Amino acid sequence: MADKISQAVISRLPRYLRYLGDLKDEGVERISSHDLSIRMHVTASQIRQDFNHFGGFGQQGYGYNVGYLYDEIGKILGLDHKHSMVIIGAGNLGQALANYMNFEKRGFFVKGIFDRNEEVIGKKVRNLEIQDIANLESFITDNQIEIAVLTLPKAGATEISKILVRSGITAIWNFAHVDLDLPDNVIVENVHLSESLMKLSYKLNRKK
Amino acid sequence: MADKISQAVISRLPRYLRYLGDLKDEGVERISSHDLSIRMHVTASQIRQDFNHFGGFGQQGYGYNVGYLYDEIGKILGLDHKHSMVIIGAGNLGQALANYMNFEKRGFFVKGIFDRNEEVIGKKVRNLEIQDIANLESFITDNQIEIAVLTLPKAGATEISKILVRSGITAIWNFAHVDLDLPDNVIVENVHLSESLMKLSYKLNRKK
DNA sequence: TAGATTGTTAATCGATTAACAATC
DNA sequence: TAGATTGTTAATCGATTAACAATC
Repeated sequence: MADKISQAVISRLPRYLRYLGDLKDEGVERISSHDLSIRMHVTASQIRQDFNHFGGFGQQGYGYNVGYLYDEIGKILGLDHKHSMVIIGAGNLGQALANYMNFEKRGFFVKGIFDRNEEVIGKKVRNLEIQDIANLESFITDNQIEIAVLTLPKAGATEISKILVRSGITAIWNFAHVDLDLPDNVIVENVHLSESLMKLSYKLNRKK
Repeated sequence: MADKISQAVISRLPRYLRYLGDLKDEGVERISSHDLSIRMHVTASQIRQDFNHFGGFGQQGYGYNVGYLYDEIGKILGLDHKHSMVIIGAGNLGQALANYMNFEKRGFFVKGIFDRNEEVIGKKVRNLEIQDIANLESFITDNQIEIAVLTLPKAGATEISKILVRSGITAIWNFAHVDLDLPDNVIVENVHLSESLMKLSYKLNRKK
């Protein structure tokens, strides 16, 4: 188990977690792959295959224990640890993410927010003062930041990514509309909003 | 051509468009699938297969004309038309999207922004006054809005989606962390930020 | 024990890559 | 014409679904 798990499987894990969380809230203690498959509109076979990539979480004749499965998937997703982040780019999107409380519930803490624009430096977002991007490198090392959130225009993003690599960042959550060129040991996860909107637009176009 | 094009192909189109735009900006007039494959870190075979789903855009012995291909992919993605949107939920994320100028460049115009919270109704975001969500239904019909952007908590999202369906909305860009249950003729595109962050966290966990 | 449901192997389906004939 | 590169068919690879033996 846990050898080479496909991107497709990983992408489904957060959705499983969400449905299991809902089931927990409803007070459901156990569920079969079949019943879950009906709720989630996927096949029971896929559910069992997916879970078995990580070991046997179920029990024959019984199904899966909701609470246990929820916890196990949470662990697989690393939600049993705290993660520290910095946000780089204190524009609307950066501030929106800084203010989004739900990340903290999952263990993701915003420790700093940075911008290069002097006009916003010093202003407060939530409980954090926007810092000069010049302090970024030392801040990351001193505070052992794992994740950098890039919410700035593409030109800046490419430039900053070099600083991030130098400062030993582990992962980048990239909202800039550019493919960052990073060493293999730095993890990237892209959120390209305009690409998502274009996909919507494609389907819209298709319809007619 | 254009029969049943897989989700995988569609997801790649916006990225092609981006690279072609960059090439145009660099003044490159033509490119072969081979050269493009090197830039984009994909196979030339995939590029040719992808484009040929929509008809022959290239020419043997020459390659692809950058400007022409850019325009054609733009058309496939529906970027040759204007699209009107409303944003529902004037929180940080909703405001960030309302302020994001780049969507307009692609033809996506925010015509209205709505919230149920009385404290924010009447406030201005960019050039738009936040409206009471009670006006939503008539606004959509009167202004022939195509796309509704859902940037509100999950409970509200499910509720509002019913109003949207009733008002004849065509597409929903859903940022709420919930799977909306909609009729087949309503298009949905989900952006689940917390799921993206969990994927990042998985990879982080994996590394250790 | 009998019934239910998993874990897992085998079959199918779809997507990606390779190869090459068509053609500019 | 010769060279380059597409469009397209065939081969491979991987992911999903089906089937069923193991077992709680």
